[in-house]
Amino acid sequence: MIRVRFAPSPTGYLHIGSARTFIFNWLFARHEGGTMILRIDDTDVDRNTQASLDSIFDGLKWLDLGWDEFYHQSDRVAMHREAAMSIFRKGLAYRDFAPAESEERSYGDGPWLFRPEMREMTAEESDRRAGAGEPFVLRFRVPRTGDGAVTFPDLVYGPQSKAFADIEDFALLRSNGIPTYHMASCADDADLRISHIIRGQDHLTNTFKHVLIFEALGAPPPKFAHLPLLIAPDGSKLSKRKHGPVVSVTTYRDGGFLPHAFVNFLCLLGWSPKDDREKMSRDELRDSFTLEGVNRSNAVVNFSEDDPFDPKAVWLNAEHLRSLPVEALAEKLEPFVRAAGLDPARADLKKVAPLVQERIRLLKDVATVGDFFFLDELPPYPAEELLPQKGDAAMSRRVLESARLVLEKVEFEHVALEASLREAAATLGVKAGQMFQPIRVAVCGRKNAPPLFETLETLGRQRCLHRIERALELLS
RNA sequence: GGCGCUAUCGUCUAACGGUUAGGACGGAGCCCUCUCAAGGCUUAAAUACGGGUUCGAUUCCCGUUAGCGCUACCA
Repeated sequence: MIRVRFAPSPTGYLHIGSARTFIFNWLFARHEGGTMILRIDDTDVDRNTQASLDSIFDGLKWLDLGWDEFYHQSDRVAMHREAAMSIFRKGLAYRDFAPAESEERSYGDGPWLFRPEMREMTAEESDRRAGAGEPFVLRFRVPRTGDGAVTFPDLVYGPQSKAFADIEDFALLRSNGIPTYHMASCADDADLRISHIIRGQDHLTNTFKHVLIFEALGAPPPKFAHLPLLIAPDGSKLSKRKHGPVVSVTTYRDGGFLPHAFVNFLCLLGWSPKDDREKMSRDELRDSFTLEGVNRSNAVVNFSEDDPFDPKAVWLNAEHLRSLPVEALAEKLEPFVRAAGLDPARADLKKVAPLVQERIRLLKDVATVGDFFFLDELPPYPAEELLPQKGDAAMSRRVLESARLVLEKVEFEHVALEASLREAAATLGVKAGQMFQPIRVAVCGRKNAPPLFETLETLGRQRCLHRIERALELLS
C-alpha cells in the first residue's frame, strides 16, 4: 500500500517550494492509487503560529488537490516520547546532562560528534541524575566502533552512504521532554506506515539519521525520494526576507494564476515528462508522473526585480486561461474586476470573457485590458489618440460623426456593425483602419483593445454613442 | 572546516556511448490582421574546466572549480 505524507511546519506562510513538495507527493499518491496524508509538524511550539497554519491551509486549498488523512503532530507527542524511550531502553540512546550551548558553534574545528563523558556514563549515574530531576537531552548512540556506514537507496539520487564517523549523536528528546523533529517525524512516519517519503533535498543528509531511528524503532525504513530544491536567480535559496512575497503561494493566487496552471508550472521545475509536453492538465500530470522523471539539480524560479513571476509561469497560465470555458473564465474574472475597484455589474462578464481571454496572461490583467467595459465614463485620454493613421482631426471628426449616424440605427450585433461601418468608411473614402481606429479610441480610451465590433456590441448602443459624443467634444 | 549532493542555451528541460546536441519560455525578425493579442514561419543562444576509459564521450571514471544542502535541545 502506497502511503505518502506532506508535513509542513507552521512557522511561516506556504512557500512555493513546499507547495511543489506537496504536489509531487499528491501526484505520486494519485498515480499509484495510494493515500495522501497531510500532517502538520508542529513540534516546535515556540515558533508555531496560527497565522502560519491558516496560510498553509489557504494555499493548499487553493491548489485544489486535496488529501485523504490529516494529523497534527502535536497530538501525538506521547507516542513520540514513548518511541524515544523505547530506543533508550534498547540501549541505543543515552542521556546527555550537559547544559545547552549558549553560543553558536563554529564549524571551523570539525564536527561535534558526542561527549564521551555523557555517552559512557554508567546506567546507575544516569538514572540517579535523572531521578534527581536533572534535565537532560536524549541522544542517539551512533555506532562508534569499526568503520561502518548508514546506507539507503534514494529513488531520485541513487544509492547513498555516510560513515558513522561523520554522523553526530543527534538529539531525540529535548531537555523539556519534547521530541525533536527527527524523532517525531520518524515515529510518525513509522506509526502512519508511510511507504515513501518524498521531500526536499535539504533533508537528504538528515535521512541517514532517520534510517538509524527507523532501525532502532524496529520499523522498516520507508523508501526515500528527495527532490531538487527551488532556488532564486542568484542561486541562493528562496527566502521571504531576501526575496519578498514571490516565494509565497498566495502571491500567485492573488496575482491571478489559475491553481492548476500554477501546479503545472511547479511540476516542470525539477521534473519532466520526458517528451515535449509543457502545458498539462492535472490529470495529465497525474498520469505521467513518476519519480524516475525527477531530476537532480536545483531549479531556478526565474523572477526579477520588475516581474515577480517567472515568465514561463505566466505563459503557462495564459495557455490554461485560453482553454477555459467562457463561463468558468467569467466566474474567475469577477473577483479580479471587483478587486480593481471596477463594477462587474456594468457589463455581461460572459460577453467580456471571450474578448479578453487571449489578451490576458493573469486574471488580474482584466483590470488593464478590459477596464472600459466596467466604466460609465472613460478616464481622460489625449485627443491625439483619436487621430487616424495618416489623417488629421478633421478626418477623425468626419469618421466619428459618420459612426454616430451608423450606430444610432444599425442592429447592435457585431456582424451588422462591421458591415455598416465598413460601408461608411467606403462612403467617406477612408481606409478601414482609418475609420476603425478613432472609433476604437473613442469607445475604449486607448489604441490597443479587443476586436472592435464585438466590443461595440458588448458595450451597447448607449455607451458607445455617449463615448463618441465625448470624443467629438474632445476634438473641438 | 567536515560530510553529502549537483553541474546541457539567459531560464525550465530532452538526448538507455554514435543526433547537424532536440523542445519550451523569454529575445530578435518576417507573415497574418481593424489595433492589441493569439497564431504561423525564421533566427541568435548550451554540454563548467582538465585528465582518463573507449573506435567514439553531454552520457562512464578521476581531479579541479563553482553552487547548494546538512553539520541545533529549528524543521
